[in-house]
Amino acid sequence: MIPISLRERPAMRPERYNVRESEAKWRKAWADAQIFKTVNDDPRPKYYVLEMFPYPSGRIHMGHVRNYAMGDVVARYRRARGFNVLHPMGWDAFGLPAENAAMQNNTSPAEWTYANIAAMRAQLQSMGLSLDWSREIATCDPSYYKHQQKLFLDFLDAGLVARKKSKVNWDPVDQTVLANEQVIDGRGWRSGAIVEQRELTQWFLKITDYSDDLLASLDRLDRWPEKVRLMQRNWIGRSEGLAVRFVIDPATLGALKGEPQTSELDIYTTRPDTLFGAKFMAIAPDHPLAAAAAKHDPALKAFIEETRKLGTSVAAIETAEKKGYDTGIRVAHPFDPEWRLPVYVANFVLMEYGAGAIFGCPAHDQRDLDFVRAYGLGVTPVVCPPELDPASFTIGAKAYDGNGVMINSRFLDGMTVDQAKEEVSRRLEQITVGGNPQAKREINYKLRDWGISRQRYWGCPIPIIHCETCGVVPVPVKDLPVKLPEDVTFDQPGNPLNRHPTWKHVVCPQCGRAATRETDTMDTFVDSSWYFVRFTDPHNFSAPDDPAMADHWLAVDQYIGGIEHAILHLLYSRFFTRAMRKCGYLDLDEPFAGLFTQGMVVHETYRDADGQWLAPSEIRVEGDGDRRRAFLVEGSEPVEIGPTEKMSKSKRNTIDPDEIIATYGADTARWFMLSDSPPERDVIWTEAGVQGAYKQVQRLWRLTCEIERIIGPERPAPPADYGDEARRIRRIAHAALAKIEDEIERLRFNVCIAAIYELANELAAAVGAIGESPVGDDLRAAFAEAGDILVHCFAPMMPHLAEECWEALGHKGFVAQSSWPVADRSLLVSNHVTYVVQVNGKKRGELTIERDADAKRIEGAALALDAVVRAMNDKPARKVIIVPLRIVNVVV
RNA sequence: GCGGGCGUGGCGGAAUUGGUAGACGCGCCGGAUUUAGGUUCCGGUGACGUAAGUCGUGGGGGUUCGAGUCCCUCCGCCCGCACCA
Repeated sequence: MIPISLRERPAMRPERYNVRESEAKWRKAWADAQIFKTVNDDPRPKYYVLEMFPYPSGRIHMGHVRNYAMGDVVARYRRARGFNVLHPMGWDAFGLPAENAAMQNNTSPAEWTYANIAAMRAQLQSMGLSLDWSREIATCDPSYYKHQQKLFLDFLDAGLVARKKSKVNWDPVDQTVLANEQVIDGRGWRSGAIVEQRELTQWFLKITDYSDDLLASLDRLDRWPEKVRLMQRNWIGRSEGLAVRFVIDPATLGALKGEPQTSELDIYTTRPDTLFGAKFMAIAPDHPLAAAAAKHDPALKAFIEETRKLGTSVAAIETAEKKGYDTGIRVAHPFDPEWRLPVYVANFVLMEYGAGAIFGCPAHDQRDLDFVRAYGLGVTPVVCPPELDPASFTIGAKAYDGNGVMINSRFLDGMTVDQAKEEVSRRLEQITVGGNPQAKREINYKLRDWGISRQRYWGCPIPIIHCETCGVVPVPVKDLPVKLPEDVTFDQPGNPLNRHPTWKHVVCPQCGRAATRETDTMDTFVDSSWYFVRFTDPHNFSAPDDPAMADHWLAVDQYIGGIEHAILHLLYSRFFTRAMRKCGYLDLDEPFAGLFTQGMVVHETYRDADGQWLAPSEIRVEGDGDRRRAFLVEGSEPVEIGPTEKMSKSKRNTIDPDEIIATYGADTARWFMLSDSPPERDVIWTEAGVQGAYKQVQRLWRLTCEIERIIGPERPAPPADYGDEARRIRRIAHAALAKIEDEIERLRFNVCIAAIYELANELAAAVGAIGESPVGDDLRAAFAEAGDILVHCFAPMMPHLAEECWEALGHKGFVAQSSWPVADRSLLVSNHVTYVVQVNGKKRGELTIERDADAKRIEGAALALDAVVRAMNDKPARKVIIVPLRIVNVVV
């Protein structure tokens, strides 16, 4: 698989480009010249390109290679286009794996983390990324989290922090609290343990203060993928509706034996117009009324238990039947005191949303319809679709949730849905029950406040002191950072900060009495919610940022990362930006002007006869297509070729970037990661793909050497006149340049690379055509220009090779520092154009004609073409359509 | 269940956004160079057909002078989700 011959015989091919030597040489040259160091007060327009910073797991993977290769193309391209580019790198360095490693290897999380950072930094540096390493930050460093603690205190002052008792998801293995979104299928996202519900006092950031703003601003993020915006929109989940108080018939409350003392059932609805179609009330299994009723009703208690077991997983919910339990409680219809509605506990009503209770209108909600079909509660349609006859309109298996005319609804009859919603809201607002209006218009959000407390050691300490006398006291700013103690042990579960002998014991800054520190640390999403700000002034000792610098560099012009952060990281960062603005740290609303989410790197999977996963290096493949078979590297034991999946350690289908770079070089790895698939889609790692990329490295090098041979030792001055061939070469080069430019700007790297291949193919053919014959100055000049253009075009993807070629073409200095050539688009316009000639929409021929030929001449020439005459078959042309510069269509 | 996306040669994918379908790469076939293999170079490669040509972008229908692209409908695959009242 690995081309051994390349390693063994370089000396026999002296013209071969020595990847390893050259790459190391240029990386050192860039570093020595510090050409990627960004200064803040550069007068050129700024461009901030950022890739999501990695967690320092210890080794980079191919996903990183792809992500950072993309960002580096953008950075190098923008630099060449005259921008002052900020392209920094850092480490998302807090988090659980460091504690697990500490437990297993008896090291400290800090030691483990910093060793990983050193290893990964070296790996990233071997990729030849144009990063400003002088701005490197690690979120676990006190010089970073000190400022995060300051931000927390500022947010506290600004009223953006809340301390609430709340039911939390407790992960019994990790012994920590998880956010709702960190609970997947009822299990912790890291530990996989079944999550329990516990009541704890937690710190929250009030992201819901910005619900509306975070939602509305999405419309302005026009350089974000629509998919991500939609996901955030759904996550925020705004709905306009009506909160309605239903009066409970006291006679039906007897079973509750006076507890709770309630006379009303509050519900929330977005469809008040359907109130006359109501057939039942449904409350969530964990609704207080349900709990109260269950106290005296073992069957109900059992039912609630059963629904709990259902869990929250999508699969379970999908297959679950709509089930309910009649509590015996009855409420009065708001518009008809005689009309009684039964109150059910239902498995499809969520306590967390709205009021945890609804009224069910089966005709116009599928869930409600399914429910009444099971319990025989009847269906009355109240909205009749337009153009259907109300008298005969009935509901079958499907609820109708569209617009229409109100029917069977007393005073609403004849209204539209919107009018009916308004009328019901207006009337109920005016009815008073027990001194309050019966209904209130309400806007609800699914978004909830962000709980940031984590019962962990390896995170940013929350700078708070608990005093028995003074209560919750912020740590004075002068005492920041609250540093993590280094002498901690991980020999037992739970938070080491909590059991540390001295760390948490302090005196209260207010009263001087003995007090204790907050031992919770912050969710690591806090760390990554402002690192892009810190990069603008990374070594500021006294403050999180310099507002002038932050405002100069932000927003990030191009942010690149995985789709898995579509909601949490990006939403939290958007919130943080608003919170920091409120506290005066910057003056902008959106942190990321352009967002790109790249696809994964995937690879085939292999298993042996026992079903054990095998690494790609342990197998060999023979044949192709349907005859493709895999065997163990040694021997003939067959291996099963499994589906192509995301590279993962567990399936052993990973490829180590280190090995690829050592064998083929960084340029090959980068090129391949960009060439084969559209960047937003998954790319399949194949050996053939890497080798193809490697071949291209060598081919571009040879081509450059050939071009250099034609140019000769002296570069000719541009001549006054170019001959036909020289003009042709210039046209090819400039056409390619224009296309490549467009494609890089649209981040369509695979198409861009295809255009580079095309240019190289054309130039190679032109070089071949010349052979050993003498070459005029005009042609030499054209080749010199084309060679420069070629090198510039692939320089963002294969920067090392580009430097070597740039030097071979006789240039001093770095191509990485030279300006992008200007595409002369006027060269692309020739005075002849080629029309495609169709007859009845079918291509029959081509017509090359003067650019300025008029319609009559084009029509005449087109109709005279042999193939056109033949296809017309003596029939007269009924119509001739001419699209200027493109196509002629003859209709017969 | 809801929402979103996708479907193009043997494979990955292009297609100026309604105007030459299959760019470019991989693979495959043939040739040259080479002691041989590999490398490198040249040519060919959607299907059917000797050819003129016919067919062809998941299936069916429609709009249009013209559809991979727009509309309707069906099928298949992928992703997201919180039954959101």
